[in-house]
Amino acid sequence: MSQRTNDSISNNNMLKDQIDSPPSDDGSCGRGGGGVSLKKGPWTSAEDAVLVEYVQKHGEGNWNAVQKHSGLLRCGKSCRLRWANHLRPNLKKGAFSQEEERIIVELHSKMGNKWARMAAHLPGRTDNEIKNYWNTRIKRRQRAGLPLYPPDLPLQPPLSESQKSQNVHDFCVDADPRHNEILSHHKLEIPRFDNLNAIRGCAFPYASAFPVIPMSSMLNQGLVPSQNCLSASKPLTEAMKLELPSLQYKDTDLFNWDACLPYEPAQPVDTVMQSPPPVLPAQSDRLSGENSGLLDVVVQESNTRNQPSDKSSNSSIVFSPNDMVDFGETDWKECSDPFSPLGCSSASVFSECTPPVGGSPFDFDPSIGLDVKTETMESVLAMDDAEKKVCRSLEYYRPDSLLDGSDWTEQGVESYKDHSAMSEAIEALLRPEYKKYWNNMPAAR
DNA sequence: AATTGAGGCAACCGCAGTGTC
DNA sequence: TGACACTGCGGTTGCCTCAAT
Repeated sequence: MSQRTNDSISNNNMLKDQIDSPPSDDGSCGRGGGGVSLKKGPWTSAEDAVLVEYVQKHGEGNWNAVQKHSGLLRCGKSCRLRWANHLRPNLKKGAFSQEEERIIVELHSKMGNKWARMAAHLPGRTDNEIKNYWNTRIKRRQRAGLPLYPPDLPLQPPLSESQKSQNVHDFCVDADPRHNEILSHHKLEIPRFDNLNAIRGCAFPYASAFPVIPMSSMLNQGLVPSQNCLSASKPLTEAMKLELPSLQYKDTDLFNWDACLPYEPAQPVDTVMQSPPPVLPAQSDRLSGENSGLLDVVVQESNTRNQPSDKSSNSSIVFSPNDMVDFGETDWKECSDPFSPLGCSSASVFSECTPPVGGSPFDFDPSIGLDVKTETMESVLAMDDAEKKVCRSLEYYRPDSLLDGSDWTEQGVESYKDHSAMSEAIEALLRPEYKKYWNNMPAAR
C-alpha cells in the first residue's frame, strides 16, 4: 500500500485546504480567538514546522494556546492530534512488525477497542495507527471469512481487584471483545442475560442489572428478520445467543496463528460463509482441560456436574466441512476458533446479517451438504422463500442453535454441543463467587 | 486508457472525563 | 456546586493510491 508522504499531502493541501470550515460544536475548534477562521484538512509542512517549533518552545499541552501564540490557524484539538500522531519524536513509522501485530491481537483480545491503552503498550505507535490497523484487519479477515483471533490466543484471566475497576467493563460488557466488534460493526444492541433471569426463574438477581433490550429493537436493526425465526421453544436463546461468556484460550505460540493466516483465501469467499467448523477431538480436549480461563473453569465444572449430556434436540444442522465452498480445509482446521462454541469467531458468525443474495452460501443448497431443519415449521411455512433462507441462516448461526445440542458437525462437538452443559456454564458464571464481575459494571462509554 | 473498488491513512467529529474558577 | 474550558478517546469520514477489470 502506498504511503503518502507528508510532501504529497502538503501538495494536495495547496488545493484542498479548507478555510472557513464550520466551527465544531464543542467550541474547541472552528473559530479561534478574535473570530479568526481556523483551518481544517490535511496539514502542510509549514504548519508542521510551526507546531513543532511551538512545542519545542512551550512543551506539550495547552493546545488551545498554540493558535494564539504561534499564529497557527488550527484548533487545539487538531494541533494535539497532529503532534501526537505525526510530529512527536520517537514515533515509529511504517508497517507493524510481526511482534507488534501479535501484541495488538493479544491486547485487543483483552481490551477490546481501547486503542489508547493499546498504544501505551506499543512504544512509538499511536492509537490512531492501531485503530486503523485493526479496522483494516477486521475487514480483511471478515472478507476472508476468518476468525479475528488466533485459536490459541490467551485471553485475560479473571481480573484482580486492583484491575477490576479499570477493566471490569471490558470483562463484563466486553466479555469477549470479539462480540463487541461485530455488534458495533452492525450497530447492534444485544440483550445481555436479561432473559436468563427468566430462564432461571429469577434465581439470579445479578441478571437484573443488565439492560433489557426488547427483541423488537433487534428486529428493527435487521439482526433477526422475523420474529418467526425465533424459537419460542427456546427461551434461553435471546440471552445466550449473542453474548456468550468470554472464551479462554490456551496460551500457546501466537505465531501459529500467523502461520495459518491466509488473509486472502484461495478463492473469494463471501464473509457469510461462516459455518461452524468441525472441532477436532484434540481441540475439545483443550476446551475441557488445559485452558485456564474463567469460562473454561466453569464449563469444565459444569461438564463434570452434567454427565452424561443431554443429547436431545429438535433441530439439527448436518454440516459437512468438506462441502464448503472452497475455503481451504487447512484454514478450517487450523484457523477456526476451536474454543468457541461457534467454532469460529462470533465476529465472523455475525459478520453478515444481511439477507443472502444469489450465490451466497446462505442459500444452503442441499447439494452443498447442508441439511437444515427448523423447529418451528409452522412459522417457516408462513414465510416466503427468501425469508426462510434468512431465518435458516440465522438459526444456523445463532449461538443458541449451537448451544441447543444441534449436531451441526458430523464429528460432533463434544464439549459445547451440549446445551445443558453450556447452560450450566452460564449459570455458574452467575453464581455469587462471580458476582463481582457482573456488579459494579460501569456505564459504557 | 478509463473505470471501479479496495486498502490504507489522516483528520475530523462528538462525547466524556477532568480540572479550574 | 455548577459552569466552563481543556483534554483525551473512539468512531467515522474523506481522500489518495493502486490493482483489477
